[in-house]
Amino acid sequence: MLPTTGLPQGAVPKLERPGPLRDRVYEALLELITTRALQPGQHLVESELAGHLGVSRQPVREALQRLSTENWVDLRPAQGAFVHEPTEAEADQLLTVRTLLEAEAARLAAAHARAEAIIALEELCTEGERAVAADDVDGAVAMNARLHAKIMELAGNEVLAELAARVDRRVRWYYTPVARQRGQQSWTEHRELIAAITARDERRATAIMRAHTEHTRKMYHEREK
Amino acid sequence: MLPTTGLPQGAVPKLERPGPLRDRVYEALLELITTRALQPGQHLVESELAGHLGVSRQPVREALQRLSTENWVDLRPAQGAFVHEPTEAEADQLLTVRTLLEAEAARLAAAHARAEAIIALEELCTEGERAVAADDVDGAVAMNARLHAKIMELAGNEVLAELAARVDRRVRWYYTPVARQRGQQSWTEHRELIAAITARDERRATAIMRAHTEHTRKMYHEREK
DNA sequence: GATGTGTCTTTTGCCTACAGTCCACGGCGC
DNA sequence: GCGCCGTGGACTGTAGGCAAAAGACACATC
Repeated sequence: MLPTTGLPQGAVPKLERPGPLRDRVYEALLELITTRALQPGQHLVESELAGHLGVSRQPVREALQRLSTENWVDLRPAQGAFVHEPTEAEADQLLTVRTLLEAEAARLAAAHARAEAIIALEELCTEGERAVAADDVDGAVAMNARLHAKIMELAGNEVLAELAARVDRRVRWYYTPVARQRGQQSWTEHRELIAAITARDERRATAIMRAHTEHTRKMYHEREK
Repeated sequence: MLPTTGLPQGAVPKLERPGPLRDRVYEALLELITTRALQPGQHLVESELAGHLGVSRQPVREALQRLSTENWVDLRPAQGAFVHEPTEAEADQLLTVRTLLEAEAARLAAAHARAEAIIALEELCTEGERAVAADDVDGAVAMNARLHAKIMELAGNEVLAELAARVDRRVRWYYTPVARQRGQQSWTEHRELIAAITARDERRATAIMRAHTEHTRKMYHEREK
């Protein structure tokens, strides 16, 4: 166990490495897009972004490529990158897929969940409810994301998790205005879901998760009017 | 209808545009990977590939980035790209997701399908059976892909289609040896599936598609022994 | 003989530079 | 005045080049 140095485990502060520049650019741009700082349809000029971020065009290009494969930007050949414009139809389809993935995750979680995992879920749920009670909207949204992530983790399917993470992030982008509104009801549904998982009731877990995400869809369409 | 030029429709050979170089490199590499010309775990050196393809390193880099987002290669920082090594667990998870996506597609197709679409499906099915009868394995595999693609098209969910296409391609990579074996049974299942879609029976279509892809999983595991 | 160290090579990460392409604007003919 | 063509600017696509990091190997040391 490398005892030769005699240094305690945490003595070396791990020498924080900034990581590849392209990844940081990617995250920066994604942040700018999701926060609406870069608006849908906007033309993203490589040299501009590069100058603004203090890097060269190359990392920016690579970040844009990646963003385009995940449909955050549309990359028209010889014309550049444009922030993707959400469509009504697309939002709907995306939500359908999300429902599908989350429901399957719930089913798998119900099939595999152990006692300690369920305790963790309930803790997350409690914290979420506390955030709602305190009118901490950002906190509630964050806890919601963590709860869903935990369920996905319990499902134990990494491929599914990766897909769901991507879809989820985009859904959140489309539905940010909506997500903030439905605080209260969402968490009572979460309780039911955890109960179903605890009971190992796969069918009920699936059904609840389906209904849960479908509610989001309804709220979106009601808001349209 | 633009009669000013007086040229017949097909006179201009569409001015074949090669398209961005990175895309062609991407497709070339993907082809090399799926055909096992580049073996799993192999270290892909940018300058080598660039020289071999007759282009500079930049398009190769961009292609590799894209391949890495789709998990065809693993991109270790400061170390380069390595062809992804399939795992037993991963193959299983991937197939689970595929089952999920295809089953949903079948359900949606059953919900939306029109008469003319069903005719198209049956034609594809007939052609597939003919290929099997003629021992045309490659043809049968191709028709299989087209049939599934058609069903996905009928589902009318582009987001779902895109995801399924990616998952499918990787599944095919993992399961190529298997796919060639199960010719006959596969097509009788297809017939049943079309029947269910024709009858607008969403539940039956889902169930059949589930069973259909699950059979693939079984064959894979039997082959292991 | 085993271990640690220094150097050397290879390969990536990033930057800069040049060529090709598309769009917009203005002039020209009708 | 209206439409078409040519020209200019801006941006992307691609290439080449340099510095830094990671791995390999030989050598010195214990």
